[in-house]
Amino acid sequence: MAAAAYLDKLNPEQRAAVEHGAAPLLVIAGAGSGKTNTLAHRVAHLVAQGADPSRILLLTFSRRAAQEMIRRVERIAMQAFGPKAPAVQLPWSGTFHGVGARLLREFAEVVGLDPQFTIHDREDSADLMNVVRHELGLSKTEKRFPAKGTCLAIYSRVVNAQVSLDRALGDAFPWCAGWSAELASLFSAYVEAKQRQGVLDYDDLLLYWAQMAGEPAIAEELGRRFDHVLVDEYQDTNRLQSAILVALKPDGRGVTVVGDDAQSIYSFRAATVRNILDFPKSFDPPARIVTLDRNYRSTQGILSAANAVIELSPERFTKNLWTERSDGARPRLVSVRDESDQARFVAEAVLENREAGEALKSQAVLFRTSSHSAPLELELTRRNIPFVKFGGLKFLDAAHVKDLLALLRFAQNPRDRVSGFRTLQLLPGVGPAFAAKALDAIGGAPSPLAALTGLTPPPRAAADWAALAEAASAIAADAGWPSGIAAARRWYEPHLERIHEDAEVRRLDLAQLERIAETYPSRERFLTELTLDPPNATSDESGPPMQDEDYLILSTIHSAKGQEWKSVFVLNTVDGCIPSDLGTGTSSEIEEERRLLYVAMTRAKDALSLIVPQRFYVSSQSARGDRHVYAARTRFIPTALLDRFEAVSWPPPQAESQGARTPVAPIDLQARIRAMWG
DNA sequence: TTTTTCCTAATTTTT
DNA sequence: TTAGGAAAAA
Repeated sequence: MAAAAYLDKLNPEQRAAVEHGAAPLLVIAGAGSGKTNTLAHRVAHLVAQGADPSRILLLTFSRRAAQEMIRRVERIAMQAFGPKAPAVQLPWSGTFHGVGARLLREFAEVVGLDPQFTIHDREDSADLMNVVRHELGLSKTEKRFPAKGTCLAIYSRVVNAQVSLDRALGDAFPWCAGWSAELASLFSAYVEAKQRQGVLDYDDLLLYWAQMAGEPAIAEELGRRFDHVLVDEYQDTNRLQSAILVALKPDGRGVTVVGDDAQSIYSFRAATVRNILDFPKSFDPPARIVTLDRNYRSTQGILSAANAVIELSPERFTKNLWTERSDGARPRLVSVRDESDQARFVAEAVLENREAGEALKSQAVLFRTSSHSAPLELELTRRNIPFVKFGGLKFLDAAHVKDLLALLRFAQNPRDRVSGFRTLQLLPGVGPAFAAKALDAIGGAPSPLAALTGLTPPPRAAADWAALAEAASAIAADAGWPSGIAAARRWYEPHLERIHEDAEVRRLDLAQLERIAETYPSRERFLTELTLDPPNATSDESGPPMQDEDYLILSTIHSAKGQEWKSVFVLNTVDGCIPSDLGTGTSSEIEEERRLLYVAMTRAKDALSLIVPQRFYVSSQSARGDRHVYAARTRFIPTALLDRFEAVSWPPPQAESQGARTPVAPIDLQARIRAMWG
């Protein structure tokens, strides 16, 4: 049929995946095998065949991936329907968490939730966990009770992996196993606190959704609402997410999942590779499997090195990738002296590439841990090379941004104690004790914000108190959306100057936040989506690069998932970083680290450099300390694999001899300077 | 009693 | 860069 010309560029396997009917389908898509493209074609193809785009549920791993998918679907649809056809809208595309939040707001009344519920990010949840922990007296136990973050991680694992507390402790937190009983009561109190305050955390968005979908009456309606459900990155979903999928479509009709078990790197989020492996046989007849193993991204040199790395994994399921791009050099294994040489090497190599016509944007530097890029960031800033960093410290983690958002959230939901607590303590003279008392007092009032005005604050806070109550009420009244954030900013301004030395820089962040806020239709949407999809650019010294400017990409390997660049540099390819010291307990953790390196390597199209610093400074020491350790090349590239790489030393030896100083007798400059005054 | 200040220790990966 | 505890100050 000539009408399907837009499918001509696909290879037979891709085409099979695209044209597959409504029976359940599993696409095993190796790195760079055109996975996104295939999924986008499938969506466009479904629409071309008459599917209603508003009845397609497209679940992606990140919002960024969702946008990319929408863009591609539009482009393909344009090819298929001609430029005059109306653009295809996919209103139900997003992350599991984002879609969950939307459905829960819609069904809030039915399932007994306050539709104004606020969503706590990880930090907020940890704070609330901490409050409960204190209340139960667990902060003063004889032996040290797990810290708030650990408690939350344990709780999260129980929920997401759908296992008992003891099982979760045994699997992932053996050192906390002795606290089982206390943790159980802590979690029960934590759940009560959330419900009292009208607050949901990340896990609740999935948990309530799953529970809701388990109710036959609602399940029926939810299932009927979507003709097709497509899930991307299925290897990184957890048990709770697969339970949701099954609840939506018990017979698997219209379900497509896509993933690659060799790229599963989120088990710390309770993702399990079993989801993708067990998918086919959870239906009768079993789901069809289509495997995409032709790689369109990388050169053969890069690919055979990456294949060799993953091949050493004792547990593998997918086939080796192959490519027709036979050209291209082997990836480089670059030895440098230490981390600062590593930074210099990357900066110079990046500039060299740019001289050769490769835009900064098509180059990326990847690393295991956010902090690994610190020396490089310094070097780039020094050389005025613009960059954007993904992963790690978020814009929203900055204290001043959190302050402003706390007020907005408090205004939206005065029962949200974490936000209220933070907001009230911004006033000089108000500390934890009075803040708690005030929140208790207004909590029971029919109109909590009005009750705020009636309270008698501590004398020092009297003047500021009225202003706060007024600002909160004004924001709650919500006279047209962006006005709320402006009011919040006006209120916060004097506090910003008082609290922070560097108020000027922070003010810019807040202005930026306001600009971001203006792009959302309402306060509630702004707060929800900001929590679920935080902007990752911080406006640090280098300034936020403009959209059309060129900048280098810095990213954690986790955040690099699904992306590709012409040149890729991987920092700290040494034992202790990849695999991380912290994650080398069990063999399954090691295997995940191996996959992580594999993911990093397969991001590269034309050139790949793995950098191996020989020497590492020990991080916890005084600024001028010289304690260091000698690092070994990562265990994932044993000697037997070295022939897949080109070994390089930097700086090159001959350059060093040219630049070497002629030896001179030491000169005592300090004595000379002293002599100037003597 | 409550708040503020100062010191020290510790920092994976993300929705 | 901040989280948390202890001591000082209000």
